[in-house]
Amino acid sequence: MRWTPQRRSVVAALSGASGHVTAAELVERCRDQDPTTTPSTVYRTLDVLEELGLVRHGHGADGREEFHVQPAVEHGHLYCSACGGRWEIAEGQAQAVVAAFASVDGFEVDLSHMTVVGVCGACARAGGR
Amino acid sequence: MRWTPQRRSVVAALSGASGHVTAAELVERCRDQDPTTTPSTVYRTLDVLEELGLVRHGHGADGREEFHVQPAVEHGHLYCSACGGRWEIAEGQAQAVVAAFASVDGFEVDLSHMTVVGVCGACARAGGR
DNA sequence: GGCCTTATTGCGCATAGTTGCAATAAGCGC
DNA sequence: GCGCTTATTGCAACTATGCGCAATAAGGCC
Ligand SMILES: [Mn+2]
Ligand SMILES: [Mn+2]
Ligand SMILES: [Zn+2]
Ligand SMILES: [Zn+2]
Repeated sequence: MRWTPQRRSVVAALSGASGHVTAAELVERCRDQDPTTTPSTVYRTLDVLEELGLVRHGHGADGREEFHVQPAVEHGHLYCSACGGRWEIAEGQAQAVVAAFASVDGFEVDLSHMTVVGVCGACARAGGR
Repeated sequence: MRWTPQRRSVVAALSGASGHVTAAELVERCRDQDPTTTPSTVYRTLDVLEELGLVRHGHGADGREEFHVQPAVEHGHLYCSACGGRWEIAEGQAQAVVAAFASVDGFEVDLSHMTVVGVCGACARAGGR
């Protein structure tokens, strides 16, 4: 495994990003530093970083991959299709969900890769429907 | 709303497809019938069909959209990242999950849009790890 | 410091999906 | 059946992402 300048660049861009970033955004961030950045290299670097466990990815409400540096607690994401809001899935719910799937056939849910879309409480009450 | 030959084509391709199909697959199926099929038209048609409630889409383990003709029971999908297996989420788990989210802030989960990835019981037991 | 192996890069090309816009044609009224 | 309005289509250009392959350069060895 080689520590190349382009990998350094991606790691820097990642740590400089709070929360979640899509690969395309990362390409941009890297380009801000080094305009010669190549997309394929960034995509491939993200793959290795994930194999190394340094980052994890989930999917936005639209299915697009979103990366985030490995956080303290593994967590999934919740998206409101009405207001566009997004939240991390709380420990409590996460446990309930994991348990629900584990109970049936021993299915082990990959929490950090879990994306749940729906309508948040606020929108549900407001929008009626 | 106009009933055009290209929309008829997409609907035909959809009904001829059992289970789930990705938009790209649908484009292929349409082309088998009518080689002049244009991708953008298929994609746009899928959008209107979904607005009409004739189809719904979820996302595969990789985030790609997958369509299926509106089934009797709304359901999400479960994917095993180890063996590639896929299942519909059973009523029981679905209820547990919906309840888990509803309980906290009244979040209303869109079940048919729910994708859960992880390791199935069989793979978990087999692969250890 | 130079050499050598081979992991990585950059590139060109490919696929999936989106969007603006001008040309086309449903379907309604007569 | 004939126009007319305007929903749809086809196309071209574009974004996001992936892949094969030859050229390049990390980093271990002496
Ligand atoms: Mn979706
Ligand atoms: Mn994924
Ligand atoms: Zn909301
Ligand atoms: Zn499995």
